[in-house]
Amino acid sequence: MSIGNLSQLDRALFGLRSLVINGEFEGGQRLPEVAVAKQLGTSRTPLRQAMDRLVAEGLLERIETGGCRVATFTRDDIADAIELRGVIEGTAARMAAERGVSADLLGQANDALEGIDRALKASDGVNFECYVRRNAKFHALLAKFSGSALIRREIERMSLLPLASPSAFLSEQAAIPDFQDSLRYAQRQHRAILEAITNREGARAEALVREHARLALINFNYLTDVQPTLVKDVQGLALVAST
Amino acid sequence: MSIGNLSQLDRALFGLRSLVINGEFEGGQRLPEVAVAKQLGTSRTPLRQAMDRLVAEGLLERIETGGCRVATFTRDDIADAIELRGVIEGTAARMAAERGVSADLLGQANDALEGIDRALKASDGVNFECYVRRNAKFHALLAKFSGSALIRREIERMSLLPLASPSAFLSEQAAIPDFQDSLRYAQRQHRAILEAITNREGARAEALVREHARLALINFNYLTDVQPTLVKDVQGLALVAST
DNA sequence: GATTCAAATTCTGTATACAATCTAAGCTCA
DNA sequence: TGAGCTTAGATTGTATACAGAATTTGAATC
Repeated sequence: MSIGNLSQLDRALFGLRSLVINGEFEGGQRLPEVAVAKQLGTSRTPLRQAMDRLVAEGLLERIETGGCRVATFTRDDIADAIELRGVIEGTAARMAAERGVSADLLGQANDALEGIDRALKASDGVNFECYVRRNAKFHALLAKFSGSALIRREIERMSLLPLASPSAFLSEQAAIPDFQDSLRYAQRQHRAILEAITNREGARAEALVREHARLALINFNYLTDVQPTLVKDVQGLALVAST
Repeated sequence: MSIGNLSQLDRALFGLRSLVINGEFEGGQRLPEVAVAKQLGTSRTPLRQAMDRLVAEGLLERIETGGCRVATFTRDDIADAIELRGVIEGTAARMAAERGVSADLLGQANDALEGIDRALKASDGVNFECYVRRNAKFHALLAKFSGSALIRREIERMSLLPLASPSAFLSEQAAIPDFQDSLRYAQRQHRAILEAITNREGARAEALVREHARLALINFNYLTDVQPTLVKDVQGLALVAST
């Protein structure tokens, strides 16, 4: 069932997702199952399962007459995906404030934020890799705070969409001073979010998280409009219609 | 590929979903693929695809050691699902208000609401079947109003969850006077929602839709607490832990 | 040169065979 | 009697064969 502790399905899933996100296929063209299966070193059965999953994720779309093609996204699609991720994360934050969060979990979130503080004060500018890791940790905790497995699952789901995850645009802009300012602003929002949850201020927590998510959209626009040379390095951006 | 214009996958999907929702399987027990495939009159291949989809929908869950089991839901799960559906529908309404909706679409929504008015004023109490159809139409239009395919898809997705759809509890309580009052209240909310969207009042539209969704939770509680004799007729309720 | 039709090829949807894994029953031993 | 091991049966994950549908190619006609 497994090669190197990884099922054929997982190999096909990771492999195909990576190929799609990196723009290895022409947008709009059908993915031929036999050829792709051979390319991934597996058979059609697990590949088709993987395709089904990527269709559910929104990365592929079904063709009426059979098979799948790579989905393409407009800038509006990206904006809506980010907005919706913010809305659901915001709901998690509101629920956390309304229902209360254990001191232990709040402590873990605080630890993550202190880690981000340290990353921001590194001697050589910003410790980027550390920032991304702690940021992901904080957002994962936020989802957990809701106390709802359903909410957590849906946030994870939204974050799978290309360019909608909290870390989508954090990898490529490290050296840009404007962007380091943006990170400091994001961290102040993190602090405010945690304070609102701690104080049981549901509406404030929700509004803050929504606004926080919109940073991703700002980064997206900055990247495409001001720094188009970096665009080719961002995973998933190949799927966005170039208009 | 098809029998009666329906693929084997569709047959397996509809058949299995129906079996699960009607509580034909013990919760927590593994679904044996061969037996279920035979029961549905298809082979394992399309059945496994159907199972994958139902896992994505949340109706089934994977077992670590292989296979799937029927998911079980707590009352809190149902409440969270309804709340999240309301949140996403609310976002659709807010976006509709912010971005504007064509007169044609607004007219269609108005038609649906007039249909509900007529259903509520039927000579023999309430024309129930008509109410449900128009209600579903109105909610579908609301999703469309957002102008975002992503939002519409996610609303449809949430409405697939058992007991989270706008029509989940509308089928069984027709004869109860209390419940007919609830329908009239819901219709007043429909009117207010449409008015808010027409007036470009985003925050009002969002809040109204969220509150409107919570009617489903009220109906759910009413059904289980006050009218438990009707419980066995509601699709999907077999999946809710009885505690 | 463009268009339409037909044949051939490619491709998907489905069924099934096989092997690796998991489950459970039965047996042994303390 | 109960716990642990062994083996047999059952079940899943994967590969592949096959049939039918879709697409493309090529030829013939206008």
